Amino acid sequence: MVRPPCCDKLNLKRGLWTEEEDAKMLAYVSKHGTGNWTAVPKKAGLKRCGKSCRLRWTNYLRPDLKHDGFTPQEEEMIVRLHAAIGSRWSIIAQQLPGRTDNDVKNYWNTKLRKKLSEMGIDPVTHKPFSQILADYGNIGGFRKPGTRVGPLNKDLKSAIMLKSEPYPAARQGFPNFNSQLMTATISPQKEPIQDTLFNNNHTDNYPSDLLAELQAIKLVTEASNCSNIETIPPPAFAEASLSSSSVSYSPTCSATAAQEKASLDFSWHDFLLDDAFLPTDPQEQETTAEYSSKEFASQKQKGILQISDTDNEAATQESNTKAKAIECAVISNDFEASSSSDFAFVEAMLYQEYEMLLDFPNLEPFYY
DNA sequence: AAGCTAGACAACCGCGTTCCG
DNA sequence: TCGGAACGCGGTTGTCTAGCT
Repeated sequence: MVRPPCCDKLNLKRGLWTEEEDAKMLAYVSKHGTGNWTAVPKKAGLKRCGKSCRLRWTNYLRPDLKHDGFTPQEEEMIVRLHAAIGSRWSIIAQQLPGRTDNDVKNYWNTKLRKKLSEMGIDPVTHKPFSQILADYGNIGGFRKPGTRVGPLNKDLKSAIMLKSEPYPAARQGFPNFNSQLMTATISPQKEPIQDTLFNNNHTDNYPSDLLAELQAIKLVTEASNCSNIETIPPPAFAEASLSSSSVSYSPTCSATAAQEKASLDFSWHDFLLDDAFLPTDPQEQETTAEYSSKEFASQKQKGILQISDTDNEAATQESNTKAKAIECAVISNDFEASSSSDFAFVEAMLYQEYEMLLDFPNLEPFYY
């Protein structure tokens, strides 16, 4: 492992902090405050680098930090935000007073990720594993009969190893199973994430960059909802990737009666055995994409995508930049053809790997 | 009692961004 | 405008501890 040059040169201490060091840090910060961390260790009489001091302060010593366990509400918040924006831990932590990004990240990695896996949900995409498997098996219609299912992510694999039955935790009374978490993640959401986080009553509470993120999230999630009007997706899973171009949408769409009915009639058992997400009719998919991009452009012109907070020009600009990125993905021909060209590319990749694995049966597929 | 393992969490590392002279 | 220092972030590693064999 390569040590930072500063620590090597100055023979600075590393590793866990002692109580004495903590006391020195606290004494110094309470007297002088934070700022210029490179000067802090010297002034505080610590043989640490500034970076280490800053980390110790922000992650542990800060007086406003909570050191107790996460509440179910906090869990739910983390899951929802992770579904919406991915591993942007600092942004997620901002929504949880007294929690640091490190806290949230550690909690996710040690608890929540496992919990979701055990519930049959891929913690990366927040989709049921069965759907991912179905998607995988149906990409471009590619899969040779009788062949192995190729590379899967680690969480999916471990979940499959655990049990093929859907949501074993929920069905078998998993000891620490949290029903709220289940609701937040997999049930048909009565209150979609974009509504929960983005409505006017709440936006004041979010920093501008998060607002920008949320605006993009709103666009993407609405896109997901609207692109499946014929085959309603049971949960309104928020797409984690903002750069995803595999969605088509109309920003103004709202839940239809058909959607509501479908939600009520929804059965997880059926869903998990079903391949409901995949477009069945290529023409319909194309039409939807075309309509959506036009509709999007129209809405954009009307200024619907602008952030209402006129006091914050920077936020507006940033938001527009991000919204534009989404717009590009939606409007470009590449997007409209995503189902064919992207799949063709993926198909080619998968086939290459398939052939390679045939030639080298002992070779581990990537994704590990 | 000793060794092993997994879980929890603290700390580190590298890299991108921001700030400032 | 540029370059270096400082800062912030996300991923990864290290360490400690409890439970099990």
